[in-house]
Amino acid sequence: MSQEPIPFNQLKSLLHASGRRMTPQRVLVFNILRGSGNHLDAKRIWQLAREHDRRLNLATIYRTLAVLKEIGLVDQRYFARDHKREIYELAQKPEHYHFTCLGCGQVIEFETAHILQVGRELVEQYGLRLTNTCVCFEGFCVECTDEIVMMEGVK
Amino acid sequence: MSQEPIPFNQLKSLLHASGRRMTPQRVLVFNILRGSGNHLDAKRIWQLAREHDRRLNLATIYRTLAVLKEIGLVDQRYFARDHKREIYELAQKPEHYHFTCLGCGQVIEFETAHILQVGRELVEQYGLRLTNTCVCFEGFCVECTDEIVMMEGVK
DNA sequence: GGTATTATTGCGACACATTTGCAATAAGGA
DNA sequence: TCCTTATTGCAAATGTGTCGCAATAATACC
Ligand SMILES: [Mn+2]
Ligand SMILES: [Mn+2]
Ligand SMILES: [Zn+2]
Ligand SMILES: [Zn+2]
Repeated sequence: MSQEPIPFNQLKSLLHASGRRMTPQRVLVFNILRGSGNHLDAKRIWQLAREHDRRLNLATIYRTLAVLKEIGLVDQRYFARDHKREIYELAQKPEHYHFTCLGCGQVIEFETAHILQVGRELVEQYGLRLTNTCVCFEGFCVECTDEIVMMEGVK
Repeated sequence: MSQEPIPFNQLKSLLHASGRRMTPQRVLVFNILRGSGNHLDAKRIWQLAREHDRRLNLATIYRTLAVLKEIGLVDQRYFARDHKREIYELAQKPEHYHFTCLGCGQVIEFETAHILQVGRELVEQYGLRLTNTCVCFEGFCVECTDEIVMMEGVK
């Protein structure tokens, strides 16, 4: 009778199906990703998680994220700003890409068919098998561009 | 009488034009990038450079690469394999993108107009100003795919 | 060419995200 | 409930890139 799949059970079955165990830590991290909407790094997830479990260790966050990624519930990405930090988000949305504003830090998500098209061409022309694609843009959003223009004018 | 521009003088003038000095270290790093063809990380450049100057420090490599990037002679990229390592290459080729094989490690360069098209759409639709784009693909090349298929067959 | 100015270097220490070894803990199947 | 072993917490380790600073050396100027 339930209209939508219950992600909690989905988590459980995916874990068990891969010989893993369902732990409070994993449920917690998964729920944080589900609730918080968007784009968190490991440390931020850790901060949020510690509000529920003071004891939870950052290493566990990393290991949990790796598991959630492996069973396909979570996507790990790199954003433009600094490519040295891993960003995580729930793997539920349709294929999309990201732009990061260097001024205000906001991330804009967008869809486009062009990237998939590039992949298709790679497969055709080189016979490659793609397993992962990283695409990200950075620059300045409208507001931040305006702000910069204004400050230039003041000078 | 010389048919092609001499990059050495180009380096010198670009450095001086930006109030910088031409040092043996900078020439060395630039020449390594020119000679070695392709896609080196800082440590690799350092190893190659130390064959000419035992004393050269890794920090100098990083600082030099930052300078060469700033004056537009070198591009810094991130490749798929591990996205935390900065990769450098001469900024002479036409706009191109990269695929990394997870099997043999080879990097395949390719051109496509689709990425620029995505940028154009972003500018139009959101009024964004782009300053940087990171695009990279990973997967398996034909040879490595075949090899994997064979090993599967053996099992 | 000699000299003064100051950009650049070498070096060690630092920063920071992520990983790893290991003993203690706790899922979950029997 | 008990047993096996996956998982955790903790501390230490990695790995890449950065920084401060005193010593060095490239350049502008004479
Ligand atoms: Mn997203
Ligand atoms: Mn290239
Ligand atoms: Zn902005
Ligand atoms: Zn290959």
